[in-house]
This record gives sequence, C-alpha cells and structure tokens, in this order.
Amino acid sequence: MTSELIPAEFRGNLGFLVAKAKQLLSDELDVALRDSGLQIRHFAVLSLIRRRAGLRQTDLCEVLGVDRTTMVKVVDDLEGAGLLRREPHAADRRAHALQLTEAGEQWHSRTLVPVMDHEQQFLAPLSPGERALLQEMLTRLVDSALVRSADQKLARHP
Amino acid sequence: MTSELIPAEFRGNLGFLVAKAKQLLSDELDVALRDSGLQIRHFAVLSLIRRRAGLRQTDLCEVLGVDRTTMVKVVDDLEGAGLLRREPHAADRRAHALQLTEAGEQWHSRTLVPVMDHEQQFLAPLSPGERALLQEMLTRLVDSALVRSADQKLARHP
DNA sequence: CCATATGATCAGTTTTGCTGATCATATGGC
DNA sequence: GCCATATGATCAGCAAAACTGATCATATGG
Repeated sequence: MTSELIPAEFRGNLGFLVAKAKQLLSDELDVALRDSGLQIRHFAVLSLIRRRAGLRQTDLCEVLGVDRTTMVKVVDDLEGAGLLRREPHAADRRAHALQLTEAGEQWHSRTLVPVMDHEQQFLAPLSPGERALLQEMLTRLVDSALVRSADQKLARHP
Repeated sequence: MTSELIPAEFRGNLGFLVAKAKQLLSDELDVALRDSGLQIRHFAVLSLIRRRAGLRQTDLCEVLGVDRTTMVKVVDDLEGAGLLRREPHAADRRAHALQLTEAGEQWHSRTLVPVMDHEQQFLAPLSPGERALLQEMLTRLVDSALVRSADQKLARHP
C-alpha cells in the first residue's frame, strides 16, 4: 500500500523521484544550516577542503558544478566568516590554495552531526543492506554519467 | 576500479550523490527542451494534466514544490504556447480546471521520446532488476519523507 | 619568447523566486 | 441566511542568485 503523495505517473519516472529526493534532502539541510547563515554549498566546500587542503577554487567549481564567479562569492563568505584562508598556491601563483582555519574545522565537525542525522532519518525506511546497495548504484550511475559528459566535452574540443 | 570523478569523501554521502544525479539528469533534459523554449517544470505540468485533466494550479504547486505565483507564470507560458487551456472549474469558481489542448497532447507525446531516451541512457549502467529496485527504494524514501513533512506541517497547524 | 590558455576577480545585467496586496469565491460556526 | 476566516488566482515590485564579458596576472606549449 502506498500513499497518494507521489502521483502514479511519476512513480516510474526516475527524474521526478531524484528531483524530489534532492528537494527534500536539501530543504532539510537548509533548515539545519539556517542559523549559521551559510548554505549547502558552503558546507560542501568545507567538506572538500578539509579532506584535500590546498584545492583551488576552480577545482571546487568542477566538482560541485558551480560557476567560477559564484565560487568567488562562496569563498568570500567563508573567508569572511573566518572558516578558511586563501593561501598562496605553491605551484601556480595565479591560484589560491584553500585551507581550513581552526574555526573552520570545528564548525564543520559540529555541523556534520545534524547533517548526518538528517541523512539517517531520510534513509530510515531502508535496511542497512539496501542503503549500501542504493549508494553503490547511485555512485555507478553518477560516475558513468560524468564520464559520458566529459567525453562529450572532449569531442567538442578535440 | 572507479574513476576520480566523484571525490572519495562524497561517495558515501547520499545528499551529494542525489544532488549530482539530479544535476546531470536535468542538464540533459534542459538541452532536450531547449529549442521549445520551455523548461522541465512546463513538461512536468503537462505530464500531470494529461493524466488528470481538471487539476487546479494549486494542485500542481503542491506536487511539484513550486510557489503559486511562479505557477501562474508557468501556466501563462503554456497557455500562450497553445498547449493548455484554463477552463472554469466545475466545483470552485475561483479555480481553473486545466486541460491540455490537442497541440499540448501532441507536443507532450513528441517530447516524451527524447526524455525517456535520456533516462534510459542514464540508467544504462544498471541491470533491469537493479533499475526496478532503485525505483522502488527511491519511491519508498520519497514517500516516507513526504509523509514526515506533512506530519510536521500538521503539528504546526493543529 | 610569443601566442594562447587558465585562475581569479569585478561590474553590470539578467533571471528567478518570493512578498505582500488584491479580488473573487468558498466554508464553517452561529 | 450571515459574517469571519480561509483559499485560489493574479499582479507589482523587490531581492537574491546566477551569468556575461572584461580585466589582470601568470602559466604553458610551440
């Protein structure tokens, strides 16, 4: 038995399901981040830099699918909040090597807790095995779509 | 062996995977709709009305998670393009009963082909059984999150 | 060493979504 | 039946968001 909340014509439509899942997940996350004044992308940027200190802004743009001029603003915000620093990049003097500050590390750690909580709540209807399967399948789909997209880009710029 | 396109710290993050999948799917769809001058939401509205003639604009807003003032514009666009009509609603004279025109039916049928093609291409890395499983799991997650969200709304307005 | 490409930034514009108001009608208590 | 309140649709105007094109500094490959 299923509720009436998902229209029948969209139950079989992956695009709708994925878009709706994204909407629900990011609305929840937005609420969790509200009082910090930051957005999901700010959190994502900190997550990336935390694991790979020294990333350039362009690297973040590529991974997150964000425009470079938009990323300037995002990094401005984070630097203004004292959560990261733009440091000189060892290998390229045009670029910045982004580094978390101590406050950035702490904020990220602290914020990770409710973020993971929300994700777990969302995943509650699945068994642990199903969760692993879902993750694996999504990874496979996204990875393969990214490869295809990169190939197309290469084909246009030979 | 996996490519480097998904950062390791995000492979286990459902939010990132879902957001990325949505980004990839809707970018493809945008391209497919480009020459029509319409967007994904226009297509979604036509899909809904086609199955359930007589829906009101508010009904569409709820299902699609779109603001009511935004929906006015979307329906304006579709009516202007001759794809649907606002007809008087039998049970509520404030509301419009939305109906596809003949042109709307045709455009939807024609557009459905590339839309489904893109979805199939995206799903290519999964076996038929896996696709069914993915769809079922996503439906379960979205449905349950919608129920939770509706409960919270009820709790605020007792 | 020069031509071209790339990283970052900024000003200015376009696009988008939303707020709050308005009008018409509906609904529920009395 | 009547009024208070809620709801559907619309609009004008505002505010945030994203993009365009330019600029400057530096890198890279021939």
